[in-house]
Amino acid sequence: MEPIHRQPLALQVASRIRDLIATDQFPPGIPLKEVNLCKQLSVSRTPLREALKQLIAEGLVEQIPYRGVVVCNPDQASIEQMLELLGALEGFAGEMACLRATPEEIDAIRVSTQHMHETYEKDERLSYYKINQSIHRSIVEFSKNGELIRSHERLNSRLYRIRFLSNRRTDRWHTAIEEHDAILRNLEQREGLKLNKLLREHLGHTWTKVKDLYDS
Amino acid sequence: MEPIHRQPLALQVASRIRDLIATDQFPPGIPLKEVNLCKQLSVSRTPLREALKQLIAEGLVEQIPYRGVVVCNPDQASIEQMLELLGALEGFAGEMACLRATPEEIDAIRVSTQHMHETYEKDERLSYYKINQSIHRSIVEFSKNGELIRSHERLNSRLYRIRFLSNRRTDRWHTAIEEHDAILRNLEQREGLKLNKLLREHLGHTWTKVKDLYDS
DNA sequence: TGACGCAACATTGAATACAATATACAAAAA
DNA sequence: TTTTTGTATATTGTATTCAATGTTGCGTCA
Repeated sequence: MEPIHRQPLALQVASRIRDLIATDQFPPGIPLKEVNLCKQLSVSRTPLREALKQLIAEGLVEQIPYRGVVVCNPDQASIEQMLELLGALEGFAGEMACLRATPEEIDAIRVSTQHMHETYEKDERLSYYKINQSIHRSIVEFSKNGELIRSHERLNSRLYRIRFLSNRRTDRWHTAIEEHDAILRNLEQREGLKLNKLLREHLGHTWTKVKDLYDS
Repeated sequence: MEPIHRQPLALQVASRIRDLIATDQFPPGIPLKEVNLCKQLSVSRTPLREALKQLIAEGLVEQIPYRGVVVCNPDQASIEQMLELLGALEGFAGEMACLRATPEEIDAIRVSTQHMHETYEKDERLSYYKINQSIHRSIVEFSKNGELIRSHERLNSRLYRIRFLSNRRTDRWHTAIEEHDAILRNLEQREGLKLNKLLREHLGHTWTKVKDLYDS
């Protein structure tokens, strides 16, 4: 029988703060004062501090001794590096997915890609964004490598906010749409190396979009 | 000017426990009881628990609510996945290193490789192991991607113990030595794609060595 | 007027106390 | 004898308290 999964307070607090950062309710740069957060979340300092320790380890916030933790404000160089790494991870995952994905799993990507086309035509940016994310996540999962999946998940969550903001403002989706068609094709034909290259380039384009956002 | 880096107690505790796990003084499976560790390390429970939270995030230990944390005992499948990911990271790092490493940095690798040959001939396994590790770490650093460097560092530290054990028992180094020569050559000639492939294979061989250890 | 020093306050770091939960063992009932 | 259940004990989860450190602002002195 399925065991009950308990969530210690610290874990719950951590994921709550993660969400708050991802949705820009805790924007970069602002300090996370312990006592304030305690009151807002109705927990005591101990579990809160343990949650913050986790977020520090994840790289979402940084800590200066005796001066508290602040939400990280990655500069352009850091974001470029993160996207470069994300591209490497997704590219490799794609390569492995070509070896290990089942036909059913590839079918699911086909369906999602079709949905993405529809949201594109209806100009539904939020849906588009979510489907896009889910496709990428699925491809990584098809690599069947749990470590890879977790690493990707962590890094991706750190980029969630910035990618969301850039997606909202950029006005050229069509390249991304075309790339997704190519991604699907190469996955279907199990062209691992090509898919690897394609995904890395895809993330490279994300970087140019983010850069636009910063420069404007 | 270089700021002073302070070390909160929790960080010191974390790195101490990391070492204890890496050197097999805390072997996999044993539970880390909080009060015991407190006495042994002469700290109170709060910083210790914060340290443990970090190690949990790193994947070195795992926690079961109300039942404490135990040192992770990764099974063969997990180790294979970790090594596969490590290969992907190092391979990609090598590819980037071909683009970004300075001639001086490549010279350093050349010198280290030479040293490695010497330790091989003298049959100094510990030195060999350390030089080997430092070469891999250097290549990753030459990618000049901080995120990549940190990810690699974390994953590598989780594999430290198992690789160390397998290195001590395996009796065929020569393939590794030859591979390192090839790695050096391709780095010198900036053959990014070939170096990528080579490093991935190199880590694949590490897996076979580890597997030998498990099977025996 | 400006710089230095001191003191009060704010905030984090660490330790301890208390509560919740799990485990082990013994006693009782079937 | 076996199973169940209650209780004692150990261990973790959470809250609170105390200590250490950093910051701010005011007052004094050059």
